[in-house]
Amino acid sequence: MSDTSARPNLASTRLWLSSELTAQERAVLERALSGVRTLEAGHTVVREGDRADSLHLLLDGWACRYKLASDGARQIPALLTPGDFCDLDALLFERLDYGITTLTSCTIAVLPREDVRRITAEHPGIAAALWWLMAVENSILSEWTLCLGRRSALQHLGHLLCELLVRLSAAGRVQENGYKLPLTQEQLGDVLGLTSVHVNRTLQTLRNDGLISLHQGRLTILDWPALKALSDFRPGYLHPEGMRRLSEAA
Amino acid sequence: MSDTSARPNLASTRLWLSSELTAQERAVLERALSGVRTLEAGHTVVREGDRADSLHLLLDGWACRYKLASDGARQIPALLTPGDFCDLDALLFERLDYGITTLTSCTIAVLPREDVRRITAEHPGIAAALWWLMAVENSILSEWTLCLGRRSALQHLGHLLCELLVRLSAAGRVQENGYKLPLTQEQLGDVLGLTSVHVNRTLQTLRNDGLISLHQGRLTILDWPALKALSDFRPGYLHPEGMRRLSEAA
DNA sequence: CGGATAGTTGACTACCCTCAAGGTATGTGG
DNA sequence: CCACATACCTTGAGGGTAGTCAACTATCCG
Repeated sequence: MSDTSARPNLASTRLWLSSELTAQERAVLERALSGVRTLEAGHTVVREGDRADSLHLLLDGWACRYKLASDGARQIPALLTPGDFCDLDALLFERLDYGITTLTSCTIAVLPREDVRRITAEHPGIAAALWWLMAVENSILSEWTLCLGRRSALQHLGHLLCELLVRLSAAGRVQENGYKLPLTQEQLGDVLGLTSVHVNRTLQTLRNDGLISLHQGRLTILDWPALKALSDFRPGYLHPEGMRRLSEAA
Repeated sequence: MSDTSARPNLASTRLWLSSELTAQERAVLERALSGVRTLEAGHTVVREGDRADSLHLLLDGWACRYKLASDGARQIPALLTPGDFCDLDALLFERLDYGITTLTSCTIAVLPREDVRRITAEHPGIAAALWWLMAVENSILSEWTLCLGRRSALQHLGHLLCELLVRLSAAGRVQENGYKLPLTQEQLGDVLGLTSVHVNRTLQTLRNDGLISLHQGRLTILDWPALKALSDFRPGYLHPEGMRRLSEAA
């Protein structure tokens, strides 16, 4: 890992967030960055139970929140892609009940918690944007409970691949109906609540049915309508409509 | 269902929320109530996809958020107990991607969305309280993904019963290590991602092992340490510490 | 070439689902 | 008061999805 004091322009990375803020608000947020860290894959950013004294904003790479059961089993309640805040609730809670780890090499901006609190108090538009992001996380988590509780492994995996296409496309990371998917099958299993063995077999079913291809970390959706239908994927829960109206109201 | 224009004192019901607000802030919220509805069990308050023009605050009874898969399977991503907001994200989204239904007869306060927006803009303490509630929901959902993905039916059911004890105790609804649990086994299954048949068998295991008793809708935890251990229940994710410090900072 | 990590495959197991029937409690109407 | 309906709970038999364990392969990299 390396720490730098460089302060990249947030607008240069495509954040979910940035399109919802005025240039002025973006500038305020940029000034709050206390630094940017570059971390290699597999690095633990925050451990469960750590004191929460800063927010982390993922600028590039993949990361995840994870939770551990006492027998060591791992569940990933959130996949983090470029533009996502890793730990919004650090604004409110003293301690986090989940860990954060990188899945690829990542660049992560660090924002001291007290600075962000001051900024949200002074800039209602920014507060609204952060609140909106938290509500979207909530909505995604609800959909994931439906996938975990009531859908088959095949549907669940397909649903995840659909969701990632939509989310990464908002981050400008989709070309030709495909994207880089740098997760191991074990990590996919930790998202889906499956073992890596079963993820492997389920991926093969999707491949054999001509719905996707996955070679060398690049996933392509070959039959979007069929995959959507199979997975019962309805993207409304991602709230792609944005929040422009909301931040005006605030 | 019946609508009344009565405006009960929020302090008279024990809300998670109320202890975190000043008397003044509570009064502001009470003035925002546009009415209180009394609904019988099994009444749908909000349907998936409905326009969100007001917030609902559950004053008494049990309700839930639910989501439907296209094959009709139902998943309950949130159980709502007295003092819970039913649909906090209605503040932000135009439409809800879940439904709300009552599980028992309920009294529900209705707060017009625009009024709440104005109030949160003028009263940062109230905004902070609502934001905090949403973060707790988020935390509960994350824990539920761990239960759904990585724990056995027995652990999951035990975990839910533990969680309800803690939450209901905060709402003043626990006596002698027990509480009224008015859910059918099918509804429990919709929370746990199980069929009612398997919920039945799992309940019997907990009973036979002397961990709980459940007669006529009253659940008693007979061996709290053992149930906690079995279920890997660690209550930190409910953030019982409250938010007093936070609302002062805001 | 050796070692590590990830992906693949096979045989077997088990947890939970499905389908079906029977039991119990409550309420309603004749 | 009894017959009946309804909703919920309980139990049994059988099956399927996903887990476990283990071996093998592929790829990358030093």
